[in-house]
This record gives sequence, structure tokens and C-alpha cells, in this order.
Amino acid sequence: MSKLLSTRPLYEEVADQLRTRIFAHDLAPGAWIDEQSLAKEFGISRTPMREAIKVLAAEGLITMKLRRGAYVTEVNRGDLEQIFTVLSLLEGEAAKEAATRAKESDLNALDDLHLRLEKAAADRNLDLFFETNVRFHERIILIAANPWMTSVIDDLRKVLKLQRKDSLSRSGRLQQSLSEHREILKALLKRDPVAAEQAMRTHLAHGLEAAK
Amino acid sequence: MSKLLSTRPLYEEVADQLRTRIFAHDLAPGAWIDEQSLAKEFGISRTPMREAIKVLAAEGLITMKLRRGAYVTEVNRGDLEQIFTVLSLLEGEAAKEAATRAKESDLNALDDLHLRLEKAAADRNLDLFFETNVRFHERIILIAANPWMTSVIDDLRKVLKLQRKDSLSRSGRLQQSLSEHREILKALLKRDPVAAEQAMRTHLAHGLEAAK
DNA sequence: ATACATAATTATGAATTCATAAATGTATTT
DNA sequence: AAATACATTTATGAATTCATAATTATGTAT
Repeated sequence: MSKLLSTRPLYEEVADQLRTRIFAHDLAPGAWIDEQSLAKEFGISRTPMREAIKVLAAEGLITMKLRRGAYVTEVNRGDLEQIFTVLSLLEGEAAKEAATRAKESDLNALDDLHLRLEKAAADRNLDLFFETNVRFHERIILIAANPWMTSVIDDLRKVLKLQRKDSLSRSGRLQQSLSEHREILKALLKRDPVAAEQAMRTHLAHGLEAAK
Repeated sequence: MSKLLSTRPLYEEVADQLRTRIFAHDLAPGAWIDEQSLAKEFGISRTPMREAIKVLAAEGLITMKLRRGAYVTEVNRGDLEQIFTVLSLLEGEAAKEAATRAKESDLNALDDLHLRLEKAAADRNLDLFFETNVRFHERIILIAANPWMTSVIDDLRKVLKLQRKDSLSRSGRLQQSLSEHREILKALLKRDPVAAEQAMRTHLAHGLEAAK
């Protein structure tokens, strides 16, 4: 593959595609990453494939075993608890920061996103709900304006995505998630940092319960 | 370099050595990483060197520029603030957890480490003080027993190490750091989670002030 | 001398090749 | 038939080679 007009390195492109496959459980947790056949399938050499694999390994999505290749990381219940502990701390802090830093336009955007969330829930459109939910959280994190915190959160959320996202389909969980979001939004609109942090922490603590 | 009996991949070994050089400012922030001459110097090919560079890039120590190679990351005042914000949250939580989880042996070890810290301070042995300080923090994080949190903290601390560690040599800072450690230890010995968390947060907040 | 265009050099990104550890398969012996 | 030794295959780790973008150097015109 002699990519002529590439704007970014090949291994990044490949890393994206691998991530997608992993999240889709096309490559399921525990599965062996056959770098040879994957490279052939992508029409590239092993070199950028191996570089991409190392990127995902650094993110925690892939685990390397010496002389035995790469495997999709398996997360157990304990891992989930630990990750949620960290996430609720960080996203709680992000919400707290956001409460004071948010501009009017930010608050409007959040309001709008929440509206879409309510709509998606009413329509029982799970995919849309999930996607909007992610955007709601991302927006808050963006407002907090701490790139280092953002990158940590992003990495941990990626690992969470290894798990199937059937949590919201649980009976009642969708409505509860919605009302928790309402709390977060309310606190932000009131520009109440303490309440925002508390609401976000509660929300993520329940997220753990939902995630099996 | 035909490493015959290697117990770990070459790129990891190389990553360690690169890290050492970066922390020693042998490769200073902003410096270009000449992968070609470094590989030659290490007596290896460019392949494992490039893999090592990607590992450090994932850790945030190195920044990649498309078609322009790799550069040692430069952190500014804003980055430091942001990183300390995250660190004080996480290490605060670690201290809180440690207060309840610590076994007698853990508390003894911490007590011992603190004693060595006092000794190093009395002897004006900055290097030893610094090293013992690191071990004290690491021990608390270990007791918290959250590997995901640990790895995040480790990565952020690595980035902090890009900065010169002259903070403690500032007049009075050493004594203050010592008394803050005393507070942390006291809270842990009393098994008071709230106080431990508070003491650790305060300590790290002052760390920022010290770090220029 | 300065500015611009072109040529030569250099370094990166990627493919290919090579060496060896691990896994698999076969045969021989008991 | 089971077990062990040996051979074959396969995949990883690493070196080498190749192509091209970016940089530097050279030359020419104004």
C-alpha cells in the first residue's frame, strides 16, 4: 500500500480500524491478534500493523505476551470497579470545573444535548441515546479544559468499551440514567460546582452497577 | 544485536534507556530524537528504536510530528497545573483507600520510610530525600490496590519528571514537605480516610507551587 | 548581494527479508 | 497405545532495503 497523499501516518489509521473491530467484538476480549493475516487483509505490511498494535497496547486495549503475540485485553469485574472509581473521580472533577467555567454557549449546547437525550429515550432509540450520552459527557469534559485529564478519561473509557454496552437496555436503567443526567444539567445550569460534582459521581457509581 | 537469551522485548529495554536519558535531560524537552543515530549508538536497528519511541509517545514523554520525527515533550506552566490537579485527585483517593486497607505491615513500612525521610532531610541528602519521597508515595498507591489508578499516576508522574527536580532545594520547601508527610502518615496511622485524603491533596497542591 | 528555482542530501514511513523461538506434526521405540 | 525424540511449520522479533517527503545546498538571474 503506497499511500501517496496521506495526511497522517498509516499506523494511526490502522489503530483506528483495530479499535473499531475490538469495540464491535469482531476481535473479542481474549482473542489473539493475528498480525500477519490482519496486515494482509488491510493490504499493508506487518510494520505499521505492529506499530498500531503497540499503540493499542499502551491504551490498555491489547495485552502483549513475549514471543506469543498480542491479545485483546480481558477486563473482569474487579477491573471495572477500579476503572469506575477513577472515572467518577475525574469526571466528577470535570463537572465541578465545568460548573464555573462554562460559557452561555456551553450551557446551551448541553441543554440541547440533553433534549436530544430525552427524545432518544422517548423513541426507545438505544443507539442514538448511547451516542448522545457520550457527547454529553465529552462536552462537559471539554469545558473543564484540562487536556491531560481528558486524555486519561478517554483512555479509561476506551477500556470500558471492551465490555458490551447492554447496560442501558436493562429495565429501568435508561430512565434512571436520564434522571441522573437531569441532575447534572441542573447543577451546571445553576453553576453549582459541588452539586455538579456530586451528581456526576453518583451517575458514574450507578454506571458500574449497570455494567454487569 | 542478536540478543539470544532475552527475557523481554528489545524495544522495552530501549524505552527504559530513552526514559533515563530524557529524565537526565540528556535529551532535553523540545529536543529532536534522532532515531537513526540513537539506533546506531545503541547498536540496534531502527525498528525496535521506533517501537520504543512509540511507547514513550503513548506515555506523553515524546511528541510525534508527521514526517518530522519525534521530539521530547515540552510542558508549560499550564500543563503542570493540569497534571497536578489530576494527580492530587488520584493520590488523594489512594491515600483515602490506604487508610482503610492498610495492614499493620504496611503501616510499619510507611513509618519506616518516613523515618528515613526525616533522616535524609536532617543530613541534607537531597537525592536520598527525593528517592525516599518517591517510595513513600509509591507505597501508599500500592496499598490502595487499584492497578488502573496506579498506571495513570505512574504515567503522569513520568511527565512531571520531564521538569527539573529542583523544587525541593528551594529554601524551606524541604521542611514543609516533611511536615506535610507527617500529616499524611498521622492520618493513615489513625486510619482516618478523610484526613488522609485531605493531607495528600494539600501536599500535592503545594507540590505545584514548588515545581516552579 | 539577494531572491528564486533546481539539484542533492537526509530522514521518515513502509515493505521486505532474515533469524529464531514456539507450536505442531511425525516417526520410532517401548 | 503411549511416550519420547526428532523434524517441520509457523509466527514473532529484528535487521535491512526501498520510496518519498522534507530539508539543505547549489546555481542562476535580477
